[in-house]
Amino acid sequence: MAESKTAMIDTATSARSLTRKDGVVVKIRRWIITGVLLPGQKLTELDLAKNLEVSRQTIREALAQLTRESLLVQEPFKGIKVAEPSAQDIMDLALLRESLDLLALDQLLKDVTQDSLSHVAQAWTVFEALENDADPLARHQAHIAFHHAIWEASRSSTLLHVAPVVEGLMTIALARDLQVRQDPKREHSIHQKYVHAILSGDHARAAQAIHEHTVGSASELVRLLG
Amino acid sequence: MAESKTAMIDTATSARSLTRKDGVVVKIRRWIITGVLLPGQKLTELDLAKNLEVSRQTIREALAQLTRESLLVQEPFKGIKVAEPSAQDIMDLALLRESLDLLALDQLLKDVTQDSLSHVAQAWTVFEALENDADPLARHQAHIAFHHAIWEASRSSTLLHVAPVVEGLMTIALARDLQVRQDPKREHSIHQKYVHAILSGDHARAAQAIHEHTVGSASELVRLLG
DNA sequence: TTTTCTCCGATTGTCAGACAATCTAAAAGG
DNA sequence: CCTTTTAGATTGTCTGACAATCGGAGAAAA
Repeated sequence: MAESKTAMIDTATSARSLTRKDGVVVKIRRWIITGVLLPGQKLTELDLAKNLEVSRQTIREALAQLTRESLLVQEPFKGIKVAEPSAQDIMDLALLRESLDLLALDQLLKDVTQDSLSHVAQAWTVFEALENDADPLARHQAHIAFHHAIWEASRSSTLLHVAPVVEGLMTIALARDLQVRQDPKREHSIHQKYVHAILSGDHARAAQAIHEHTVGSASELVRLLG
Repeated sequence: MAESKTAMIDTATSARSLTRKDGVVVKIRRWIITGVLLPGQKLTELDLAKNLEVSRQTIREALAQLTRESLLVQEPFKGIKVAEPSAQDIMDLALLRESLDLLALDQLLKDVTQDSLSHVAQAWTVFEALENDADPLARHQAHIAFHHAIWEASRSSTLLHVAPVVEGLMTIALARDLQVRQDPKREHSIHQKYVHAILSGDHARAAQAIHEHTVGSASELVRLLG
């Protein structure tokens, strides 16, 4: 049934992941992003273990990780289901992201001597390249990666500690957005304004762009869903 | 050797925890706070399983959770060790907390119609009661619980998602502080200013108190350690 | 009929022992 | 002294099992 265990790890994910658990995490996350798994849906360990051809133990570790990332919700002995954020939650997330992006911005503009800005510029070109990709999964990952790059460039270690949770919340919030797709040109313009403001060192304009990008987009999304 | 498995759960922790894994998490966290486990120390699953009298699987799940909380650091196949934050990390954490506390403050003062403020007031009385407790563990937990209560009162769901990570970072940063204990009166005064500013609804004064409490205390701590 | 209670199946939490994959450090060789 | 090999230790994963708990289907009572 299972030819070689090591071989399976390699083929488990497009990007090679070190451990099997990570492969499972990537797959389930992908299912949530692409709408194969919908918010509120219940997951049972045995089913997943059978489908993904991995032991229950490994499934449990993967589910635990996804729960930390707020993609899943768990109640002891009751089970695990895909998170279903409310409109309130989405607006909350926007405010949190605004705070954190502003923090990153402060750090970024603090030492322009570093090559942090070129890091951002490079991330932007990668994002532009994938932004209109046919695969919605690729687009989503590019989006997340772009914002992650900005946090990275800010050289704030704690932001990176918090990143998995925030990115998980973004993922689950935007999963619906992939169906109810909003204007891609507007998306592009917003991000472009953001990057240009950062690169030009204009703090006020960057702050404005951040607000538009987080709170603005979130209320737009809520409007579409409500 | 193990009389009754259910009985062991009850006695595993002072506060009853639903699952065994949670009991282990509490114990290890306690060891880190009290300095039984020092930053950088390596942990092996088999040792812990033997000492805590639970299976390796349970230990692994507990360690995974503590790793998410940034109390531990893991490298695949290499092992797990207690995190050792640098001075830079501690200052970073202070800035992050300042951002998040300001966010909570905004939310708190937005709707004073709610009984959020009484929630804060109550948390404050609890904190004051435990603040001078003989047990350093109790003091630390009271400190964390106090700040958690403020975030709770802000009714921001996302803050609560992020809380475990931030509180983990606080715990590991303050673990040393329990040894290099700084002025408890100063601690009290800072927190008191904070609470009074919140309850009086004075945004500017609260923001000032937050800054003192996070950035101020952090640089003080760094000075003591460096 | 509606309500409450009891029981059973399904699922999660935990255990034990085993093997494969990988890292670490000591021994062997140049 | 430095590289290479090898053996031991530790982590990652599997299989199979049992205990603890939840949820719902009937049975009993009102």
